[in-house]
Amino acid sequence: MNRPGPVPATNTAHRDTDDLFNPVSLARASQAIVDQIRELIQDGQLTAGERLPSERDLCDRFGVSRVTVREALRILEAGGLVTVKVGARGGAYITTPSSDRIGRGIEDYLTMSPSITAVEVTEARLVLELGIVPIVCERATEADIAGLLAMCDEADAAIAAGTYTMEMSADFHITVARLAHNGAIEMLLGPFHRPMLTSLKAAREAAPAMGKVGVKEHRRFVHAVRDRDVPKATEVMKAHLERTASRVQQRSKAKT
Amino acid sequence: MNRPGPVPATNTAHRDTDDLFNPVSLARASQAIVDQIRELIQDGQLTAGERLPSERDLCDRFGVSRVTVREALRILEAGGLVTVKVGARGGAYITTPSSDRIGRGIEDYLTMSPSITAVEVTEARLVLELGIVPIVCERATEADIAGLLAMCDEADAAIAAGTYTMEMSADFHITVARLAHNGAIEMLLGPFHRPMLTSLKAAREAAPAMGKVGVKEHRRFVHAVRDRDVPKATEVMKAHLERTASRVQQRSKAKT
DNA sequence: GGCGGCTATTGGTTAGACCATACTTCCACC
DNA sequence: GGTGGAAGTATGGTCTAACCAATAGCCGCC
Repeated sequence: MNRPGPVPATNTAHRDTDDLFNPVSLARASQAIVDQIRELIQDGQLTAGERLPSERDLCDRFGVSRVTVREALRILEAGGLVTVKVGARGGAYITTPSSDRIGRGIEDYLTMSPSITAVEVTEARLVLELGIVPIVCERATEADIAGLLAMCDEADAAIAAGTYTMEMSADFHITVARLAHNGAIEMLLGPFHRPMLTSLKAAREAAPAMGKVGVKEHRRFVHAVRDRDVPKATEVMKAHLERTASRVQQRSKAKT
Repeated sequence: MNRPGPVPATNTAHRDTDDLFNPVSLARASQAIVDQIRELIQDGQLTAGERLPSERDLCDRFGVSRVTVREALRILEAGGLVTVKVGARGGAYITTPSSDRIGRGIEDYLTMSPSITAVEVTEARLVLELGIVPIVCERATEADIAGLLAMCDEADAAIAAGTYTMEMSADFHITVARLAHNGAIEMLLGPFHRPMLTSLKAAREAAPAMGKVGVKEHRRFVHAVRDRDVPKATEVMKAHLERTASRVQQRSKAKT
């Protein structure tokens, strides 16, 4: 396990005239380490589950102090490329970036970027959720469909009991997305739901009957999927989502 | 500017029997700082462009050492929430997460996650790029369309000169995505192109005529957009993308 | 044979120091 | 009087050396 070499261009050398015009030494040392390890992962020389040398080891190999190594590890950790465990046999373990962590980044962007409006977010969600309908109709297994119907039953029961929440609706949509059996799509769609939730919870107070209609639409959607009826499923989902979208637009208008 | 308070639960107190059963003190101090600052940003108490206190100041306010503060800043920086500048008037400035940085995360996930196959990536891209066609047809301005046509002209010229590259094709698709005038969609679609490029460059060597056909299809797509003909535009784009998709599938089959 | 404590490994944090960088101010020279 | 450069200063980047905290594994005792 002696892959990483000493970090090259960062030693901020005071080199005077000899060895002329060589290293501009721009980056941070920690960033250079991040780049190096990231590349090793991308090249497959470090694979998921593998353990990096201990921090003190890495210091020697890279020729930097522990502080610098630790900053590099924090960056890699923030990017979801490694996870760090303490204690004996602890250390930095290569992990495949989890969709959760990436989702957090996307979510931050959707929520915090002032150039992104709620309407845009809703629109993007619509593109994704409608786009997967044909795929879901094709790939959903009988068990998948049974699962969705079970969720509808639960939702009905919850409505009867007055305990229906927006989270249950979000769960339904997330589950549908999973039925595309496509990790990339699942990852992209996940982050949309939390911002959507916060934006919709208030709306539900204004229209408490909405949950009931929503669940009815959910069930009709599942039936269309069961029948592998792509146009019908698309139509139902579109109406369902656009009802939501119009609500968001109303709210963002009301705020203005 | 005295918003941040001392970081609470992390001082690993050795409290014996008094103050019983209180603080389990789980997290890392740096993570607690990150959470605190992130929350301030989300609440709008810190807004883009604003400058955090200097590292030494933050040490005092949070009651931790500089190393810890710096690790927190690295994490925030990795998440695109702040950027750090050196020199006088330097420091950590709040930034709105850039789509570039988020895109990098998504790209990492698409590239490195072994559970995501090239076929899935292609499929997700197809969903997005087809989904935006109606929006593009609706929103593209005359100037937008003229710009696309200019790109086609350039591409034709490049093909004649033998200098056409896959990057030019990717540029076309990115530009189309921008015409949806929806930042969320643009952010989601961007990261797909680099993995796609690497996957396609080899393919182009196997079929050098592909560029020519591709540009011809691009132009037909632009014409359909100009005519606001959604079905036609969708059909052209679908054929164009599926030709690409089949190529990726061939390649991933060939590898197996 | 099982259980509890000891020990070694490893990350987490601290303190203080020094260097590199970039903005500011001011002075000297033209 | 204006302009260019030099000194000053604030701030991030890095290093060193040390100690604390958590954990896995071993060893000895019962």
